[in-house]
Parts: sequence; structure tokens; C-alpha cells
Amino acid sequence: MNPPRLQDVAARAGVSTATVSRALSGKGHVSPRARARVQEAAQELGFVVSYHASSLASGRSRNIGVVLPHVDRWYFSTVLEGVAGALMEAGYDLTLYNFEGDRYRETVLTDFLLRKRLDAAVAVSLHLDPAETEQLFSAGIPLVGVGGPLVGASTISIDDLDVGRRATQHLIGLGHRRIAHLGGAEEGRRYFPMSSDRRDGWEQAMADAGLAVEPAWSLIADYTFTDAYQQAKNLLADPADRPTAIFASSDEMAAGTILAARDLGLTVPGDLSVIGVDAHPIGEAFGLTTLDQHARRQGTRAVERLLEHLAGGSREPSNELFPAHFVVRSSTGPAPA
Amino acid sequence: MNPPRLQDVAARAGVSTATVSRALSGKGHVSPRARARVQEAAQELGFVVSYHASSLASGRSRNIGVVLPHVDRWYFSTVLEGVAGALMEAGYDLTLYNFEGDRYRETVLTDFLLRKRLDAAVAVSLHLDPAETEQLFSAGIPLVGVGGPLVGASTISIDDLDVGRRATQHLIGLGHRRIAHLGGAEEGRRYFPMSSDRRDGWEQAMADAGLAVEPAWSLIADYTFTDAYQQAKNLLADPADRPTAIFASSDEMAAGTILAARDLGLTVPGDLSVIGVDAHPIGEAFGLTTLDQHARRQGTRAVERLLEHLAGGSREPSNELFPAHFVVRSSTGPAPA
DNA sequence: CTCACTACTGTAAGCGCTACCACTAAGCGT
DNA sequence: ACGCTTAGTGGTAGCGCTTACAGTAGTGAG
Repeated sequence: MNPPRLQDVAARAGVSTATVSRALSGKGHVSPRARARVQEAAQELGFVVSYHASSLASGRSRNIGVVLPHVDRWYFSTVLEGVAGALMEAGYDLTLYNFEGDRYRETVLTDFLLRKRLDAAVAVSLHLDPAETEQLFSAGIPLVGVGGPLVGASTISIDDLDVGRRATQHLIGLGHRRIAHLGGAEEGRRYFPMSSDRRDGWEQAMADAGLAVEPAWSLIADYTFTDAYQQAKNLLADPADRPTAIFASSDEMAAGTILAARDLGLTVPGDLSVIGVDAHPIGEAFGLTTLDQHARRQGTRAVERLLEHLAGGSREPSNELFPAHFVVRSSTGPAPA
Repeated sequence: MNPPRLQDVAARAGVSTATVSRALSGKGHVSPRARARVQEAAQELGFVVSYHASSLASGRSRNIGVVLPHVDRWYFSTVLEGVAGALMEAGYDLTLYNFEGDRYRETVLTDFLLRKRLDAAVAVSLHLDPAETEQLFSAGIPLVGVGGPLVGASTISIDDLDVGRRATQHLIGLGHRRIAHLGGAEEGRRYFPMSSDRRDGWEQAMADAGLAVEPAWSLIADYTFTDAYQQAKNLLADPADRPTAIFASSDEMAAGTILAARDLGLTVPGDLSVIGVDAHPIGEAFGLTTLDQHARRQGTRAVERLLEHLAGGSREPSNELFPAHFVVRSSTGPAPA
């Protein structure tokens, strides 16, 4: 026996299909009695509206796309958790588009735009070139960006420049003058525009304090624990000339740095202070001082914005800056004498 | 101007809509000339088939659901990467259902089953009770399970019992007799059935070698780095009575254990050997010996199975065991004298 | 030259809903 | 009492595709 259709419910409840549709969707006027009868009939038959038919007829699909460059990295998966939770609460489906770096970039930007099965999309750390932007806008899909600028669209992010500055100032305030930075890949890669902002914040804070920025102390570690571990081991190898503090653009890198320092026999924060960004759970065990960027809430907030947008027509795109909060633990301390 | 429809392409190419549909989908006979003309017309108009209309008419949606208990944990996000990549290659969309523990369990099992918008589903570490199983089967959605048993469905997983045994045997082979185990939550939680299998493997290997299993050395750490760190710190606190080796059911727990050991002034593997499971990238920097369970490939393999199933009608459900491979690094060594 | 087949193409009947329109029956201010 | 609004309902035309089904040609075998 085939799955029940709207018609079957209508027959059983003794009303028209139009009334069933209205009763079930909650739109339009339906008498309490009719509503009750419809619900009962639907219940008995185990009826659920056909997603495709409903979407085709109404033009709305209650389906939102999420585009991100990776799903197996902390920041992205945490934002994704937030987005997924918020969408579930709102009764929306989530279609996932994973770039895997840039591997499926073209495919996603072509495919997912065109099939027009999405009501809207959330793009995490997505950096588009003008042609891609044009493509997106002409498809008419409302878009909210998370964790990076996205021309023409509303965005949610932290103030990366400010975060870089505050992290560095925290170290300077503790008396450090020799401060290195461990960031993500610079240009070249198209996602991760924020990496350079945090680096810029570091440079600004150093300049403001009249401190020199050693070019060799500006490192790139791809946002991973292991890469940071290697970089830090090199950086800290020479006892005669090494920084007393390191600001890492992510907690994973910061933790890798701490491990490297220990492997070299350095104490943290005795010989070296380390500060990160994220509030990654791994930071707890490392006693890592960090700036919490509330990644999960960035995700939920993005959904809120999107739903407001879908409900209320088009508003001006706006850029919402999330506050980042200090979590001071034991990895930062006074500079060694 | 509205997006072009099939009809528009047909008009422009001078053929019927049926021919356009056949030419574009590749099904049925179409002359090379007609095909070329259709493709040209579609190209010029920027035509893409409407996903919903196509699904409604054909009954197939080229959309596969992925159900998992968390997305912000390594194993799940890695499997998800594999699934997402394989689906992208096959031209399928991916709808994500995140339980968040058990928070949205009911919602997902009800909602996603019913809307009947999925061709099939992949369930990662999903443990269903009989009623839920019944519900799923009556919905008629082909299902493949990853990383755990799933009654009635085909599954992909490693042999967790064997993994537990081999990891423990590795330690025994190095002369260890005092071996503790750090696993995930036992019963209670409904996902993570594999945790107890790895624990059982440990117990078996110990028994086979005639070694005692200290109940206090069978710990639960929720699969997280930080929790393992705490547990290990307690476990290793007493110099008079502590294990010389620890088998952790995941690399994150193993890494947390190593950090705890070092914080206590113990050397690895001098005073303590540690072995994990996963081949989590963080293991590299820790020099962690582990058993690679090829999480990503489990994901891609699940998709292969599903697509075979969708193509070839229903086969018998089968359970495919993935081999796990040793990655011996520096965290395991001979037992201290 | 006929028959059987195959290659190709068009016609049109849905797929299962939503939403517009039309209509009736109340309710209500004047 | 009169229009006027509004709640409640049914009829039905699509939404944009896919896919029988049927029909026309062209081909080679008998």
C-alpha cells in the first residue's frame, strides 16, 4: 500500500484537499472542528506531506544550504553544530556543501546555485571572487556569511583585527617584548581571509607599543596542531634568540606550540607564554589562555539572521561583530626576567 | 525574468519537452543532432532542471541523508568528510541530521523519515531500539550503518573487538603486565556501542595472557582529550600502584593521557606506554602509536555500498569489516624494569 | 516486397501538493 | 434593514518535470 496522500486525508476527514492543506500548514482560516478532524485523519493514516510536491507548488523548500571549506576542523564543525541545531529548531533541513579546500569549489558553486532547491544559504569562511559573487546574486539566494567578509551579504564574525590586537596587548601587558605570531595560510588560499586580520592586529599592537616585529617570528602553520608543533619547535630551538611569548591564531596551534615548548624543556608560562583564539576544548587540559569567539553561537546567530531575512523581506546587508571574550588560564604569565 | 524551464529549452531547440528531458538526463534514445541542439539551447539559456519538479515526477531525489550523534568530534566529522566527498562525486546532495547526543533524536527519527525526501541514508554510530528500527524499515529507506551494528541494515565498521585485542597484545608483547584501559561511555547512551567492544577486546587479551584486569583500571572518559587528561591524572597519581601502559579507545584520549603523564613528570614511553585508536592527526605530534581505522574511507565506502544498493535492487544486508592498521610511533616501548 | 525491429520523437497524463478565486454564512456598525 | 467585512470552505489551475504510450522512419532479413 502506497503512502497516504493529502487526498486520502481529505476523504477520511470529509473535507476538501484545500482545507487539509490549510489545516496542516496552519495558513488560512480553518474552523477548530475541521482542523481537529483533519489532524485525526492524518494521524490515523500516518500522513506526512510530500516534501517535493509541497516545494514545487509553493516555491519554498524549508531547506538551507551550508557551504564550508572543511568539516573536519574544529571551527567549522562547531559553527556547523550551531547552524544545524538552530535549523532543526526551526524545522528546516540542512544541505551540506563541503569544499574540501578548493577541491569541490567549482562544483558546489555551480551545482548548488543552480538546482534552486535552497531557500537560502550560510557560507562559512567563504571568500568569493567578483564573478562568483555575481553568480550567487543572480541566483537570488539569500546568503549570510560567517567568519569572514562576504561582499554584498550580511555577515556574522568576530573582529579579527581587534582579537589580534587584544591577544597581543595581553602579552605586552605581562611585560613581554619578544612576541611571535603563528597564523594560518596567508593569501593564496581563498578561504581564511581572517587569518591576515589577526596577524595585522598583532603587528598593530606591537607597533603601538613601539616593539619590533621580527619577520622570522611571523609564522604560518595551516591552523593545525601538528604543523604548529613543528613550526614552534624550529622557532624555539635557539635558546639565544627566541621569543618569550607566542600568539597563535587558533587554540589548536597554541596547544601544539605548548607541546613543542615542553618537548624542548621549556616551561609554560615560565619560559614561554602562549595565547590562542577559539576556546577549543583541548585548551582546558593545556591550561591555555585564549579568546573565546563563541563559534557555535556564530552559527546559531547566522540562522537567526537568515530566518529574519526570509520572513521580513530584504533588509540591507549588515555586518554583525561578535564580541570575543578572554579566558585567562595558566599558559600566560609575566615575561622572564 | 524567470528562470528558464524545460519548455523554454524545447522551444529554442525546436524539439519537444520529452526530447529535452531525455537528452539532458541521458536516458532513452536521442539522435546526436537533437542532443547537440538541446545542449546548446540549455547552455544559452542557462537552464538547470528544477530539483523539486524532477523529484516529484520521477520519485527519486538524488539526495541522501546522513545521521550522526555529533559533528564536532573527530571520528564523526571525518566520516562525514568521506561521505560528503563520495556523494559529491556521484552528484548526490547530502542532508545532514545531527542528533547532538540525544537532543534531537526523536525529531530526526520522526521528521527525516517521514518527509520522504531521501533516496537513502547513512547512519553513523547509530544504535536503534526495536521500535525505531521498525519505524525506519517501514519507511522503506535503504540504510547503511557506519561504525557500529545496525540490525537489518548493511554496515561498515572495523572489528572493534579485534582492535582492542591487538592494541592490548601490542603492549603485552612489549612486556607490559599492568595495563589500564580508557574507553567511552558504557551503556546508557545509545550511540557508541563500539566502546564496549574495544574494552572487551582489552579484557580478552588480558585474560588470554593470564593477566589480571584491575577494575579500577577500566576507565570511562567520554572520548575527549580533556576528560581523558583528568582521568589519567588520577589514575597515574600514585607512584606505588599505577599501570605501565594504557590502551585508550581513541587517539584524543590517548593524547590527553600522554599530556597528563608528562604533567606528572612521567616519561613516555619510559615510564608509561600509551596506544590509541584512530590515526587522528594530533597523534603525530605526540608520537602516538595507534591503530588507523581509516575513518574517511569508511565514509566513502558506505556511500559506495548505498549507491550499489540503489542501482541494483535490494541485496542481502551484509556487514563489512574494515581492516585497522598499526601505526607504531614513539609512545609505546618496553615495560620499565 | 513484406515483416520485424530498432531508433527516434511527440503527446499528454500525471507526480502531490498550494494558492487563487468564488462562494456561503455570519457578524456588525449605522 | 442594508451593505460590508470576515471566517470558513470547495473547486481547480497550475508548479516543472518524467515517462508511459503511440506513432513515424529507416534498416536488414527472408
